Amino acid sequence: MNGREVNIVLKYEQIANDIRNKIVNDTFSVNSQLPLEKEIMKEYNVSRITVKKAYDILVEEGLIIKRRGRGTFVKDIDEDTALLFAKSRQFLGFSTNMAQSSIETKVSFFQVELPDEDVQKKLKIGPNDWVYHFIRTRYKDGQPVVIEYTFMPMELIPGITMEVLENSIYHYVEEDLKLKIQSAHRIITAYTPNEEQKKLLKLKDNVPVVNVEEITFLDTGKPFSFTQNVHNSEIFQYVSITTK
Amino acid sequence: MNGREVNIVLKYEQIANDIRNKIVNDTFSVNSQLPLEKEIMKEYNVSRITVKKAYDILVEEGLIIKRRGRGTFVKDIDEDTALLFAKSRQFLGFSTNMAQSSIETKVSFFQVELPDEDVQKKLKIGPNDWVYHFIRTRYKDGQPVVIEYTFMPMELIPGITMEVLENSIYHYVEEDLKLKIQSAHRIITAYTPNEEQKKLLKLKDNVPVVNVEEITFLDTGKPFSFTQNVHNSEIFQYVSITTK
DNA sequence: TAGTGGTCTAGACCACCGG
DNA sequence: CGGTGGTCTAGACCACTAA
Repeated sequence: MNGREVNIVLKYEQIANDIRNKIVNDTFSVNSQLPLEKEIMKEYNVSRITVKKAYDILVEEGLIIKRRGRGTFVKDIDEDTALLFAKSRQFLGFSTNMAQSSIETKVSFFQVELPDEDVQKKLKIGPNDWVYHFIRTRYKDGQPVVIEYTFMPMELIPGITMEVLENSIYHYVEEDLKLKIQSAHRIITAYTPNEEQKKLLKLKDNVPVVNVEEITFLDTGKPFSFTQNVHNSEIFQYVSITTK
Repeated sequence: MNGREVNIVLKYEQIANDIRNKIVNDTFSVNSQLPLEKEIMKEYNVSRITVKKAYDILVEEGLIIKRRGRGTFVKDIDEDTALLFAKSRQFLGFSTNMAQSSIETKVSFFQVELPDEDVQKKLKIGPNDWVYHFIRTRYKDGQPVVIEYTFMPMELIPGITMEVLENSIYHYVEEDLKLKIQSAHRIITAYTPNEEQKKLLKLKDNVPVVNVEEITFLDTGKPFSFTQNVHNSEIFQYVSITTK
């Protein structure tokens, strides 16, 4: 047996999942040394490069560090923080991300229009390419959390309806249109909300908003969504890890 | 000849650099197909996995996309944006990051103290482990840009002086102490500045600040710095890429 | 069906670390 | 010096795409 991907779960994913669980469960505790690559090779009966790839995933997630000549170790952070950051690596839609709690969506604006210059530039389309333009407010447990101002090219993502908007666009794009979402570019800024935003998000006086500008790409390399996500800064944080 | 790392520049880095340059220079233009892995193998006389690793770097940087069964393509974004995001992947100190312009640093507070509970938790130290505590304001072209409130464990990073603070701590840690900085965990939030911050950053009324809380780790896995970076939101943006 | 990138193996030399 | 992870090779089978 040589070929891979026979199982849906890849070997390096399986190993990474196992070890991530053991770190979160404290089976491998903070600062402790993890099994050598050689040991994992034997335990899972895989080659060394496969072990390396599994460990590299956890390095990217900020959970572990590797030192040449020494070994691999659990990073010195508490489990809560570890989990927070590990989760942040996962690429999820905004509704999917909060699976547990009750999520509601109100669509306050929805039309098809021609794009202005900024939208043309961000979505890489021409002035005569129609776009959906819609505004949604998301509620978690009855409280407004974020306003989303979105543009999507009609040609690339046809068939958007109110029903789609009230549920998950990501689900529609991936499951119904069978397209693959590949990456997102984000620019985070902050500013004072205008009156409408203040009202929609039920903000107290002097509470700013965090603006997450997001361009989302399909696996074709084409941008399919340009969104300004305006968050209540009192209940929002953006989490990020950088590795050298 | 088989071994690697003989040259300081690794093969996959060299290939990634070449191709990145050609994308930025428009030799490989937006949406165009890049050479097949097979072709790069011949051109550079390397194995396929090495080519794959080089291309994967550019995928992480958000510059290109790969499609099984099709090939590898330049992402459909303008060169300016591409460069902005590619740069954001690079791990640099804040002074290093703005190499071109004139950077000034004013140290307004500097003492050694015992850490409170939050600092203990973030730096993973005990209540009796002394820490440096200092506050710096950074100026770019004469304008205040960011206030940094930093705690560093004395035991890990000895010998901090005013002179070090007025220059680059990163440089001191890496070049003088010969320690290696490996990763940073960041949490981005926003809020209304207090009077002192407003004054230090010369903020107009109703301009919020962006707070980047940053814990920086050595290659030993130990946190060596806990900083709150308070930015003027009118001139600051945080850039981030997520890949599935 | 031909050709792409994705995963995986077995084996090699290397740089770095500690005793 | 022995042992670690880092890089790299040559070769294999696989899933997916397009014609």
